[in-house]
Amino acid sequence: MKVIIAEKPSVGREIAKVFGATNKKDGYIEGKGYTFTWAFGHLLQLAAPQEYGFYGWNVQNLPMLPQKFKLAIRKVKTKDGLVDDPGVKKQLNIIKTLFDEATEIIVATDAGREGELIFRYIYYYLKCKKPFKRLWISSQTDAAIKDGFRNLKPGADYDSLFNSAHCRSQSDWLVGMNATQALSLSAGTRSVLSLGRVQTPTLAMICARYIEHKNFVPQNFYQVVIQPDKDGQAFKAVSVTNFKTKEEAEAVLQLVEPTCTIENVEAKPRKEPPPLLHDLSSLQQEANKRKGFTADQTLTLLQNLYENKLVTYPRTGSRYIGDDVFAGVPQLIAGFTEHVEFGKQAIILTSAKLNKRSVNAKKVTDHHAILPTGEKPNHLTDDQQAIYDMVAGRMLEAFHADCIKEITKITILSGTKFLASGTVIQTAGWRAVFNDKDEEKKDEENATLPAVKPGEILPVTAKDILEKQTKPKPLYNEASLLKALETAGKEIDDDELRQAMKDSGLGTPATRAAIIETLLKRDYIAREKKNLVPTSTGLSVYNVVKDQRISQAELTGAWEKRLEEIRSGASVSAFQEEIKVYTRAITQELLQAGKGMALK
DNA sequence: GCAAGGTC
Repeated sequence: MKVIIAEKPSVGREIAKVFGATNKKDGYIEGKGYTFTWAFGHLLQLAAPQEYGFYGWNVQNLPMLPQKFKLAIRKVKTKDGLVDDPGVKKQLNIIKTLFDEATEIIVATDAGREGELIFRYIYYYLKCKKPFKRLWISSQTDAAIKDGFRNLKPGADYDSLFNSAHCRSQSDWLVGMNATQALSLSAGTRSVLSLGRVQTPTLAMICARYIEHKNFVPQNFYQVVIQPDKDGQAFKAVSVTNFKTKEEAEAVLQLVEPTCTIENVEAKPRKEPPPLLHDLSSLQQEANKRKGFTADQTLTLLQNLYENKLVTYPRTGSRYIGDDVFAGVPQLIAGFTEHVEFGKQAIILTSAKLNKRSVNAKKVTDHHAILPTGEKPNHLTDDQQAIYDMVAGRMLEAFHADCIKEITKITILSGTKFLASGTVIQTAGWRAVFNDKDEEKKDEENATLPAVKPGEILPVTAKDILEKQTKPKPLYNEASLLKALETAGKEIDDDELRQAMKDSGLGTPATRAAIIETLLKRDYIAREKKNLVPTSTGLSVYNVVKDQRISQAELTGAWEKRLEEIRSGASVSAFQEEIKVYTRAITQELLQAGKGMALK
């Protein structure tokens, strides 16, 4: 019997379906001489410190450097503390029974570093010795699965990938556990002051932005505004020059004449392509902007829709689909012609040529962009419906035509030079789906401008001075923080480190919401209206670590670079030794630094 | 009491 193991039930069932296996059992499916089973993500984790004899939180134990790491069943919090997750334990037993009967295992966990780790941790924990082969596919359509099974790889081909994954896991444990205990113990607080490769740079970003925002000194500046009139249609034009003082602006205001002369008219059409399909992060950002949902709420709602088979896999980092999935899009769109809000646009799209901007198989990673499945939803809560509509609406937008705008700029002379600008949407294209108002318009932006010609002279019907202030960068909110985590590392000076991080950023789509929740739980940050601001505890921790590597995105860049080298065959022990050295150093440093912390 | 990673 061959056993196929997937990362999660949805994939296991999908593969079983392709094989035509239908005999559903508890935790697996049988048929056609195969058995299909699955994990629930990571079933196993590196064991807690006490499993290596490091009892309590004690300076004597630091740094904790286990000789050999152990694996433990994933834990769940109960009133009696942490216990083995019963669902995980059960599934692990099912997998063990199946592996014991197997002649061969086929590894069908997600095609990536963590997918490899999920399987290997199970395999080694169960002390399994059966031969295994690897299914390596980047799309879960029938054709891709069949093709993948015709091209199964030897399991050992992915040993180096496992090595890099194992190093990632151990390194996070070593640095995170030791740094956390070192700081908590030296600060002498009863509470946990956690630190980690991802959470600490995230905290640092929030704190740095907050401090910059608070210390920002706004500068006043002044502009002169006039209102020319063309046959009864008045519009606004603003001085090209900004003035530092009100006096300068007033002097120029005096120069404005009763009439003005049109100097130049420039009208340019601009094509605005539709947005890409949603990945998890972009959807979390949009839901935060539109509905004020937190990243965590959006993920929960989306997971719920996914479990009800209404949307495709949610924790994706890709905003593209392959041609195979695209083939099913017209039918999906046709399913929305009755939709209250955007049925009309769905009807338009059924007879239009679809925009293929979001279609690119090369940019599909483990999972493709989020789409509705075509199943009809019923009895959704308002919040679920809102998220579902964002997924469906985005699909309609993404395959819609460009929005065509005309951008007009008129330069005008009257004592000084003025500029009037206006934007007119000529063809709404994808913008018709949600019909949202444009991003906040400046007061002096004109909706439409009258037709004028160079040389034309118009009366000036009003003039005034605008008093303005330079603005600081806004505080982070969940949407802008998620974006910043995604793009973290883009500004690293070192070319190689920047390159190593370019496709990842900080954290992963699946973990970013949890990282924000951790910072909230530690009382490092708080929600203030829609913003995320540091607490006094958060600022104190930031002050201790801000100049250390653990608070910089570069640390992830450096690790990613070394992990990639390991994946292509470099020495594992050399990196492990570096991590030990670093762990010793940061532990020592924090044992000292925490003493000076000013905590209430 | 602690990391980051995956998922129900």
